[in-house]
Amino acid sequence: MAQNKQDLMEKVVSLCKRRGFVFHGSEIYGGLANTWDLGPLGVELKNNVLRAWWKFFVHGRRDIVGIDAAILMNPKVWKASGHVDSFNDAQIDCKECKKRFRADHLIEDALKDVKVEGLSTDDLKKLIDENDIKCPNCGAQNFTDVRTFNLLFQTHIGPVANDTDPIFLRGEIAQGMFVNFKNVLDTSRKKIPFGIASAGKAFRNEITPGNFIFRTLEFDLMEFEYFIKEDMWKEKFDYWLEEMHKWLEIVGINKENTRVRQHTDDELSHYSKKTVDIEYKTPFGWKELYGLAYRTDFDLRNHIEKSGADLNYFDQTTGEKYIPHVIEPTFGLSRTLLMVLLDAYDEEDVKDAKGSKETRIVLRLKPEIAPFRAAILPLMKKPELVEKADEVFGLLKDEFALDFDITGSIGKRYRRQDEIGTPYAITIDYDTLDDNSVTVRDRDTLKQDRVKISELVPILRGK
RNA sequence: GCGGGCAUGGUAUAAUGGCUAUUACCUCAGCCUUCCAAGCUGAUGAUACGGGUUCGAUCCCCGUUGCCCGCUCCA
Repeated sequence: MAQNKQDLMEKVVSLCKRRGFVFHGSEIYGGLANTWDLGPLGVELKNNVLRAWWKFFVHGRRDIVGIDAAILMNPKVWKASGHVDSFNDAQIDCKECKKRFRADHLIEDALKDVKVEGLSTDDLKKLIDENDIKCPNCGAQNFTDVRTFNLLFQTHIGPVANDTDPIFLRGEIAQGMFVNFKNVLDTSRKKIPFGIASAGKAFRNEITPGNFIFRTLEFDLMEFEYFIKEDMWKEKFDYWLEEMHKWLEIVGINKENTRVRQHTDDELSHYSKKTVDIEYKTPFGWKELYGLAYRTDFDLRNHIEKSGADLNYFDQTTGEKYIPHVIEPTFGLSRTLLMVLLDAYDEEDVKDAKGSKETRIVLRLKPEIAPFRAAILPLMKKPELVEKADEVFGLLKDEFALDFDITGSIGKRYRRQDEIGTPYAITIDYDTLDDNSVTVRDRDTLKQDRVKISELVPILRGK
């Protein structure tokens, strides 16, 4: 328990690399900034979190269905959604004090009634120069040119990057759900209120990524769009905030390390009328983990306008026809992995064989989330025990992800499993050969129970 | 992207303008061992990358890349 918050991050990062949760991307070529690869344990953790999320928000409900939309979309989608414009910040640096500003903010702060919307970078620079706007930080008037930074990654269809229109890697997965609204409505027989869920990669050309896998250029999101009638929005907003907190419990994030923070008007996204973040107390400060946004009918309305498609909803019972409004809970999946690991990391003082104190590292992951549900351990590396262990592996493998470890002393192998969060260890010894009983060792209580092989499945399934 | 700091096996560390670059842990193999990081023997594995100065560079210089801290942005 005793752990210094400052090293917690270091310890978790180190553990991730050491045990195969996360590797640095393209490592043998010197890496590529802010890309990370999930290792054998990381991918299990991620898949488990995703599965639990899907189970809770999709399978566990009658009003939400899932889709999996393409990452590449018609560029018109991103124009309609506002991302091409709003994800495009004009930036300027003070050459003297090296401070960076958003050019539009700089101008608006200095010149109260000047409208900067829609101006080109050259126009912005001209405005700053002509009005002799000074650096708010150091007072100098010595700026770089205005440069824009579009958060959307661009690529081209076809092998040659020529003058064809660029297409974008999706900056959020929401648009796939909006453009399929009608398809889903027509095929799933859902009635408002209902939701469409999706999970997958999104891409943002962030200026400053960092803090390990916390902020990266490509990242996994899980989110859903919940379609409602406008007058339901307050009630549904509160409802989903509550459900999001239930999810925290399911995935194993301690609520005491989280808080809810409402966005101020300034920081609201271009599409949102109200947004709250669920923030997590990381070693590097309170950081946004999940978001809940009331997107109004912004997206559907724009898609109706720009595409010409009829995305209205017709209520048969009342005869009303309207554009649905949307509540959108967003869950950073990559972030969740980090928070789950930070929350699960624990160190325990134990006495070793010689009686001296040492530290046991334990990841207290929930069994549903842990990379392995159990480890199969022959007590010693003897052919007859390994063979028997293999038999046990065969009996359990269809239902559970299992580790199989025959290297080192039994104590050492227990510790290895502790470190990667495996909730149960199943030890095969010579008695197993006679009576088919094994030792089941619990990660948290350290209790050892003697049980029959045939009783293992319900035990591993948990309470 | 800008400013500052840093870069030695998987992790943590030591040293040096010049023989085969320390040490510990980890990992692996063999022996031993029937339940919480035991022991013995052995093995793999590093000066981020590129260029320069030099007879000779891991060490000095330049560039690149990466990491950390701040700015801006965001799930």
